[in-house]
Amino acid sequence: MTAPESRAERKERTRAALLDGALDLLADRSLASLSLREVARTAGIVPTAFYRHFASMDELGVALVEDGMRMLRRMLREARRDGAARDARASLEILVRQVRANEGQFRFLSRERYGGVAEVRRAIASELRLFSSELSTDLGRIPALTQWSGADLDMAADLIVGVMMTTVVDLLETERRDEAAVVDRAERQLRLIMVGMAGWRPRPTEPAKQ
Amino acid sequence: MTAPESRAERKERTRAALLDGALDLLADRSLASLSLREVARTAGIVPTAFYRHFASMDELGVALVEDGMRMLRRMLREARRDGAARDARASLEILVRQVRANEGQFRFLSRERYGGVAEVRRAIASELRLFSSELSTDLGRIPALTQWSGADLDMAADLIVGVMMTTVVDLLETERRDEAAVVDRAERQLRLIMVGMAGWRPRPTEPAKQ
DNA sequence: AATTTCAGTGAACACTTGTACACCAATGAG
DNA sequence: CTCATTGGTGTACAAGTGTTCACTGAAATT
Repeated sequence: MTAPESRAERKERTRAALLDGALDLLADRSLASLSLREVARTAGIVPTAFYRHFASMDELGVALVEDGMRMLRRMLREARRDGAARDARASLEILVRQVRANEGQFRFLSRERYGGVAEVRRAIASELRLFSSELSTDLGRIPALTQWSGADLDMAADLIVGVMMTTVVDLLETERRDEAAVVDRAERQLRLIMVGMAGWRPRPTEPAKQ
Repeated sequence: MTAPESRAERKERTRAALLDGALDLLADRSLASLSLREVARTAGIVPTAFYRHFASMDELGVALVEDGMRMLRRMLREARRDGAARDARASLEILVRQVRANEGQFRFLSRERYGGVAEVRRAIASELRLFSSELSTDLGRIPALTQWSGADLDMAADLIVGVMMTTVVDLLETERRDEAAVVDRAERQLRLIMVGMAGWRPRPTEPAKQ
């Protein structure tokens, strides 16, 4: 029944148990309020054994961010493969599915994005910036937007990422039953932005800056 | 020199000292990681005296939210008085001034908006919803938008509030010297939204929903 | 002038916390 | 087979935590 695990496999298992346990505890609390002993307890090991895996709780936090970001990148790759970047509804559907499948991770990421440990915050911010700039170049490839300046593309990409992020947060505090309304609102917001982009005059020559 | 304070005045003073001290400590940490004793120490009172003012740290947190929201409402009143709701640049200038004058409070609010204590989160969320709905009715009064449905108005208001919030966060982690770029981007985002609103066809009769 | 009210004190409590240290036992390399 | 490696254990300690309780002294009330 129990497969004979190698030592490395065992270690990886309890490392995963630490991360999973931490994520569970983080469902309704912040990383800063989480104690090493608590995490060790949920993983079923003694406090001092924690150090065999992480030098501190902060380090565990960074590992959690990396896991979460791996997941996000997977999602982005899927969205691109489906060429869904242009279709708001399709992109949102991918987002919703991903959020529902990884509530803990999304909750952790949106919770720690602003509050808490500096290093964790930095890691999340830089990854989101990457997202935004990738979306920006994607936008630049759309025929109607080839005239746009880089700054304008970035600006629009930021706006879109912002809508996605608030949608994630809204989804997390909305029951599955009522999620249609949230998605609907997000879709309309994205469409509004697209309408705005269609009517945007690129590089409006600074009308009499005082 | 020292005015003879009444007992109530004294009490109010140390209450303020507790709130101020807490806000200082919260400059780079989250509410959840703040201890009662620590706050009492910075306010210059003994731990047990804390209970004369708040039943718990959570209660102090809620008081901090109330203070912050008072400040935000003042700002909103000012913005309305100046009739700046329509002019993106003017609204942003008011926002920037307010953020610079109350960095601690804005930092606290944006940090605790998602992370940490449930009751604090709720208080912030409900206040922001209020903001959004007020802006929604303001938008409804604009001649060009009288045809819009309530849902569409809400959606647009949410979008605008979202831009304002991310601008606040960006400002907080940007030095005064570089804040022009942040404001510029925000202004363009708001203008993009307005262009989108101008071209929006209200209640688009569900184009062949598959 | 006598008495009540109450913000602030200080000692004590039962915990929890992070980390150091010596130790075990089984895996895996020689 | 032998022995170093290493994930996990148990004990220990100093420091910090929230909360209790009986108290003080001055301001406010009577």
